[in-house]
Amino acid sequence: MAATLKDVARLAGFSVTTVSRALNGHSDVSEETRKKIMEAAQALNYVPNRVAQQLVMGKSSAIGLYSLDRETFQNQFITLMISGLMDEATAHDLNLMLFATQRLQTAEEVVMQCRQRGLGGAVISGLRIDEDLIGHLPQMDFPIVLVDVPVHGPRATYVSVDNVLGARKAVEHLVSLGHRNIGLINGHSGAWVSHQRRLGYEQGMRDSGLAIKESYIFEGDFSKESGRRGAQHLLTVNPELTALFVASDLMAVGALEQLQAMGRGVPEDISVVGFDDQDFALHVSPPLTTIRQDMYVFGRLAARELIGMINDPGYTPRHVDLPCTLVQRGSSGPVRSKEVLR
Amino acid sequence: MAATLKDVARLAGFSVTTVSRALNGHSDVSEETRKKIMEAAQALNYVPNRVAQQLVMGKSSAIGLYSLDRETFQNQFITLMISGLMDEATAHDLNLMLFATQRLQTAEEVVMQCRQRGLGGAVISGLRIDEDLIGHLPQMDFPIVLVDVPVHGPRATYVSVDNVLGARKAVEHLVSLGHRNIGLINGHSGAWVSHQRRLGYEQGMRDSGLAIKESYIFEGDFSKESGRRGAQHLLTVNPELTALFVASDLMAVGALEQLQAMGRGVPEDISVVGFDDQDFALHVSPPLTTIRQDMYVFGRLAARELIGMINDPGYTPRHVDLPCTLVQRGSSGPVRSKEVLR
DNA sequence: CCCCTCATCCGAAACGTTTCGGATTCATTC
DNA sequence: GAATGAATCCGAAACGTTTCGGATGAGGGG
Repeated sequence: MAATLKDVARLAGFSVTTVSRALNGHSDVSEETRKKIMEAAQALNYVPNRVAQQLVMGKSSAIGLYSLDRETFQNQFITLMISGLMDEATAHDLNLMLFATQRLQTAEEVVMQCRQRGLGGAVISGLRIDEDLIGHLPQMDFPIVLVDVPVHGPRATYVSVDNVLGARKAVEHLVSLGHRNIGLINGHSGAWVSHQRRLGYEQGMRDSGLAIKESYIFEGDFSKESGRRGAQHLLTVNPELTALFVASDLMAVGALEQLQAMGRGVPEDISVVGFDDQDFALHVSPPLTTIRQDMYVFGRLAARELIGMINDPGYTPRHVDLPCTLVQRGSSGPVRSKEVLR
Repeated sequence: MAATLKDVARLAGFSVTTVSRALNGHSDVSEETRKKIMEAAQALNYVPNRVAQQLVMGKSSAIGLYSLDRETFQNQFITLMISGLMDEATAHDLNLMLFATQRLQTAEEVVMQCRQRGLGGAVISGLRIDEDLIGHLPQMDFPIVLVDVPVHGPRATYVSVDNVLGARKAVEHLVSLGHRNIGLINGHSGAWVSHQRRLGYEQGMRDSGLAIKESYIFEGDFSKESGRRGAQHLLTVNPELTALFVASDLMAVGALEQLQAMGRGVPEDISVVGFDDQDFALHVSPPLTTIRQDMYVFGRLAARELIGMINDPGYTPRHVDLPCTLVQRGSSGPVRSKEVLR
């Protein structure tokens, strides 16, 4: 069906070799024949078969993304990241191939699956820090970029926002509004970001001269329901709380609903700050003050590091913590005056 | 790096041909040598190179998905569909390759891009009905499945939910709650689903013996802001309205906010029904009554039809309208008694 | 007139598979 | 004992590219 190099060669009256060299811009072909060959290729609607190219050149023509079956609540997270990955990959003439992180495979299996398909490298998202796959990845000599899980190696790196800074910003924001008694609803400990966000919370509290009480901290699991439980628990045990930093928007929405069900007004009685800036953060009432991470540039950066490793065997991948910003909306406000005066 | 057939052949002491046939389960190889060959393959950690396989067999090893840059508000829509596509593709030993529907290309370009990469077919989502690409697609002799745009051909079909039915269900639900004056905030006319949903709205009204007034219908563009404008406009012009059917959840949230800003209680003063059941529908207040489409099975069905065409040249693709269901939540309620009595 | 250089072209091998057609062996059948 | 047939195996071609190493011919310098 599709025209091949041989067809172009026949039509143009040259050898396959010359046609290939002409089309690839090599120097040892005269301008005149190059023109003829170009025309023939045009006429036949020729496009090189990437499969054949890949086989002979050994150069990969795509990168892989492992994602999309756990943490399904992070829909928007993934979508935007994919957009970033795709834009960056396309700019380097690479395609994007998707895989489900189903039952977690071993590092060897992942790498083999990629190699088999001619992929140059892969981005892996949605891993828990306790999966032993992670330890084996760096020494696989295959370009890998992890999402939100720290890893270091000559052919491996990771991308993440500066979660510590983000959490600190959240606390500082609340402190600047006069809050002193600030609780934390965290994600589960299987996620690396949970540790970071807790660290940031603690730093923020300490830097503001506030004590860190263990009873102010609740460990949820990123689900809306756990946010609800967290709010219920924290406010029952510590009625003096006037603000909550919640380590994900979804949990924050749960907390919001629970607080309102408990008759606590947000933000009059209690302020809430989330994390992520998922789209629904804007749609709940009150709209959620949150720490925004730009998943699009996140994706682009992941792809950039990956492609760096693929194209240059000597490339040493860097890790940069992406900035994240506070988006102030309706769920946070000044502490009630009586509280301040007290 | 990776072991090849030749390596296995050398280790096992047989020819490349025999090794290939042994590994592929052909009959003309004795059980004894098959076992030896298996062992050798195991020892070398051999996996067939799919690129080479693809080149020689001409069989595709992946399908394409065009999506993801327009209508970015449909995040969850796409994520779930991708999950469905991927599960179905994986079950048929196919991979999924992603493409951005950037500047809209011609049908020829799309097909060439796929052929060049050895894809067996493609799913295309996010097209407007007025793109002329659509008319050319059916005669391309390349398996294509469109999303939410009707198309028919020996190698082309489309998937969609039964939007007419969905809209009718929404109206019937509102009627069953006693509503008589029901407005419609529709999506833009570039989307096929908008026409269908309007059709369903009209059917539902007529079947309930209600008149269809042009002034009850507002054409938005699926954005939250347009939902807001729609609510503002419709209620200013028609103060007697007690219910709105809104053709997307995002617009419905806009409408919700606008209604509340106008001092109209939802659902006490006015009921709202959305469409899609995106995740945030559950998080807004009141939680949105909406028409749910199951995007996961949507994706699976799309893949199934596509793969049917790919694997069997004689396969005639079918179109089935997927069912959609009403999910009743807090944004719809019985019409106020004074209204009923009046 | 010969040798060298340069510009232009091409044959053939290679990438890692699958498969067609044939070759070999050995038992079976007439 | 030769022909038939089944059971095993293998060589070589093919898929569509790229590229190495050479081939050809023209022009220039000695």
